[in-house]
Amino acid sequence: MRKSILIYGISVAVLIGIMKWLEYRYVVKSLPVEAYLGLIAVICTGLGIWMGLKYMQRKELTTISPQVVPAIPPTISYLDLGISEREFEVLQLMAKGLSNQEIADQLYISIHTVKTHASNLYQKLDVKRRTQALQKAQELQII
Amino acid sequence: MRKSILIYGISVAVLIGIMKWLEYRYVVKSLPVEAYLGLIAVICTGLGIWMGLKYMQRKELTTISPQVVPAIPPTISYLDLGISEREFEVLQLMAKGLSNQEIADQLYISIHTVKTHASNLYQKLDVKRRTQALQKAQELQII
DNA sequence: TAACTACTCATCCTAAAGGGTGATTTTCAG
DNA sequence: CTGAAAATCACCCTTTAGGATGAGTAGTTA
Repeated sequence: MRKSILIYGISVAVLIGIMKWLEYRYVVKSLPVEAYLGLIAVICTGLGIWMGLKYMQRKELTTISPQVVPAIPPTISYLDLGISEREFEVLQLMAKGLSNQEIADQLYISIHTVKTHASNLYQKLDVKRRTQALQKAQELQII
Repeated sequence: MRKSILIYGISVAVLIGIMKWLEYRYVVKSLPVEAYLGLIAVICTGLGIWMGLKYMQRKELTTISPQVVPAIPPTISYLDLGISEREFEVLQLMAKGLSNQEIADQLYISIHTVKTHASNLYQKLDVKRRTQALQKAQELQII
């Protein structure tokens, strides 16, 4: 969170710098002020979209809560294997046949993170490949 | 999607209106230009956040739930899909999590042949990846 | 506050998978 | 016997997956 504030502050600072520079340009070249306002608008809109997705979107995730487990079958949970929630999400998307990039897009994280989750997943499932992980997960009835 | 574009267009229009109004205020009252730019920045940032949350929400998964599947299992054969015997063998070994090389060793053929079978398999299953093929094969209950 | 866990992102490198094309041999039905 | 389908193998190229490693952030708990 501290970093978020820092980044936002820096962004604003940069923005002010740009504004000052634009003001100078305005005085010198007398371009229409709408151009600068429009530029600011575009930049801030993009920044807002980025911030919104980055720091607010996570709260609205419909996370698959571990409490909602099947009632009757007392099969083991993914938690019993030390698999975290996020890793389990990745596993579920893997089972749908998605590539790492597609999983990344789906979860709004980078492909690097997906790979990290996948690697941890393979270790915890004691497998070496994606298809093995899926086979084992089905065998363990955790998906 | 059309609605998104429409709303975005309206937003931009409103924004331009605000800008014009601000320009007028600027001329009349001669307040520092930074104030208006800052206001634009704030407004656009908020708009961006709203847009980001509203229209770039996490994509909903097109879950192929087993409940939707007909109650009476269709139980089609792999032959109905034009999948040959050898291709089906490869598919079964894929489902076990074997790599192409391991499948080749298992069937006493070269890895090139396995890849060929795999490619034909993907075409006949109308998929693009190994994991997709496995998902679809399970969905069709042919493995 | 310190420790711990989960999550995130990154780079470098290797291995595996996949697309496209072409070719030869086997098998089998017409 | 002949043509079609199946099976086999190969090469080139691009994309994807995976391993190893390092690092930063957020939240929780001792």
